[in-house]
Amino acid sequence: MKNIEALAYKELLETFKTILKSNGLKFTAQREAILRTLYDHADHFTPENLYFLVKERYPQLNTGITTIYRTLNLLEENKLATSISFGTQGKKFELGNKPHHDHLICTKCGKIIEFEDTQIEHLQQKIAKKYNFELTDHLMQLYGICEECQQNQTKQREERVDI
Amino acid sequence: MKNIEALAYKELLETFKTILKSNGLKFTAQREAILRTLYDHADHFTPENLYFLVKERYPQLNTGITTIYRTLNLLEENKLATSISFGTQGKKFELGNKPHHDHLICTKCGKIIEFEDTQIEHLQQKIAKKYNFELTDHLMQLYGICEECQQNQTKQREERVDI
DNA sequence: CTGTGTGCAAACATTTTGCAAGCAG
DNA sequence: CTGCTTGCAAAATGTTTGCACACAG
Repeated sequence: MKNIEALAYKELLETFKTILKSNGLKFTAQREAILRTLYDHADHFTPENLYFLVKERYPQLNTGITTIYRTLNLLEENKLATSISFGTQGKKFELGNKPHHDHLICTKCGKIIEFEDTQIEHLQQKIAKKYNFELTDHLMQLYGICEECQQNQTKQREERVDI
Repeated sequence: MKNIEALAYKELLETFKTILKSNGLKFTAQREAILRTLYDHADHFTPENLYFLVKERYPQLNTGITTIYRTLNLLEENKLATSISFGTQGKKFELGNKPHHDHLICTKCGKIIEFEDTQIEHLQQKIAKKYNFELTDHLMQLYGICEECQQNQTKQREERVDI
């Protein structure tokens, strides 16, 4: 989905302010610090990750982890962020201003290759529509054995005469 | 169900016993009760759901929730079950004896809809080929907000005007 | 000024672990 | 008999809530 450009911070900030205003909420230094940190790192964060990053970057704000959680939930409710769950290990959040990307994962060596496929994205939208889902995110991971490991496997098989 | 028949219980049970034996583990009444209950309901369960169902059906076993967790993890490790995470709301498990399918997941209420799309499966093969991956498995989960929750959100927003 | 936002500590919900007693093999 | 398995209670983990003070609008 490369058609959509990543939103500039300024736009993002304006969107956020608008959302706050229209919900009777206030724009605070902590909320901006969190948004800014999310934006600059453009990554998947656990609330704890983000907590430490914000603490490091804006120590004078002394932002509590409670505020991190509250702000992340606020952002998610308003579709400025999305999250993916990992069971007991919690959630990871990311800003919702980026195109989707997926992963090919080698189960032997752990190598990860990112890819993008607009056809699949399109089909996903179609499926969501069919079930009247408002799609916010997706997780697609293809597991397999990478080229390199396939070759190593062959070697090992030759060496492993006795099994 | 559809095209591919679900595995018969007997086969499933044999597979389970084999796994137990080959890991030096024991076949117990509780473990069978859990497997059987999962099989008969063919649904997505939280550990708690399953706990009550097993309790209801096999009250004399007095199965603890600890055993439910331990058995579910055992099943998952051995690919007889799969799970989907929901952050604070925990995980949902399903038996892995059904034909391949993917999931649409509502991030508000946790509802899960199963779907199947051969076109996407085909495209995944194509991507794997492009990167010379030998594909063994994949995970595709579409996250979004289901029809019902979209309506509730709208309601809540309307109600929140006067608060 | 009003009422929202904040940090702290305590509460919560889910899952895991330590332990003594119970059973499968 | 041996040692895996169980249920219970307690711990661990990740997240939310109650409260009094702080601060945005």
